[in-house]
Amino acid sequence: MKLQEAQAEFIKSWGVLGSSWGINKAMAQIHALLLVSTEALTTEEIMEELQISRGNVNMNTRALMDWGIVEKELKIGQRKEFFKAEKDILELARVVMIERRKREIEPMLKVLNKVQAVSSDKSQGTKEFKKVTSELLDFTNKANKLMEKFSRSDKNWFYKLILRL
Amino acid sequence: MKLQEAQAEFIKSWGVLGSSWGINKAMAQIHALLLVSTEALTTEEIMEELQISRGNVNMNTRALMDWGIVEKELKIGQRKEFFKAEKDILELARVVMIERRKREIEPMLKVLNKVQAVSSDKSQGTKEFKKVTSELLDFTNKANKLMEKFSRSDKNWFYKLILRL
DNA sequence: CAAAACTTTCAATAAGTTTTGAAAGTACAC
DNA sequence: GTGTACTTTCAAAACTTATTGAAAGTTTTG
Repeated sequence: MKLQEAQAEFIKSWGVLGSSWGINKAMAQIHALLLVSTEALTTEEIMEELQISRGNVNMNTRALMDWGIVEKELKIGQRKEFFKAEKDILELARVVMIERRKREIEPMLKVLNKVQAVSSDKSQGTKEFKKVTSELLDFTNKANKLMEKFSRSDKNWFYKLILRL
Repeated sequence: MKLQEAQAEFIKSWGVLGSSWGINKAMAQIHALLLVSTEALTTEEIMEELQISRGNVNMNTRALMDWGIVEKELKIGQRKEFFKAEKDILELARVVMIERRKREIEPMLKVLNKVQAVSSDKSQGTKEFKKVTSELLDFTNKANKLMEKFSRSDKNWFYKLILRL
């Protein structure tokens, strides 16, 4: 397999995968492209490579920068902005985990905490509701702590954890 | 907060949350409704409660059954089918993890393994590509093992792990 | 300062996804 | 077998989300 093919395959698949976990195709593909390219790329180059519009590149490079996994780079003597991706995979994983925690866990905790305030009568329905939602809250809190720990710990914590299991 | 309100809040929010992690609103809301209801419910009751069509209920109860978190229940003397949700939260988490692993991790491993077959020339591009994709593969393999372990272990493994950290 | 080189915005459009509801299918009761 | 009580399917419609591209904005250069 040639490098060109392998890169194309990787970028294309990253786009599909991205969609399956809530990241749009363009955003995922831009990220994949930057991840495997040696040099930082301009908007023009990304447009050309992925065959997408200027506006699309602009919106999604911004989103990637908001996530903190892509940066702008300026080259002296050139007005164009160049984009490059964070290439340390553990750092990338850390950021993705932080974002997913923000999107998935935090709103869940908010809701579960809120509905704990249901008034305590003796009905079967109330008992059941409290039981289910508080177990869910308990579990979610634990998952949250685990993710927090991962995203705060040093680079090798995760690998050491895996070894221990 | 009254039980009715709390349930409505929970169901509504579950729908929103679901969408943010790739489960459609109806599927998430049906699940939430079954999760907090004492009795198994019929298609009619779900339609009524969530104000959605028969077809929608049918498609999504089926999807939930495919995931293994909702079951059909037949009551003797009644032809209607009743639906009820798995209420053990750890069991639920286990199933969700299995599904996410299937949807998110497995296709990623497939792609990463495939592109490892890039031909080894000495170019900077090839070196870079191999480095990034093999690190990604390594990390993904480890995450995969962790999830597998979680979904195979006994009910308390996760809680014990959290305690140890 | 004005023109050039670029980036950003946003309304319109396209693409993708979910939902509906009527029609077709199935199984039970008599 | 026929009627009835249900479940399932699926094409069309509604809704949601992503993408385009032209116009507006910004910064640099001479």
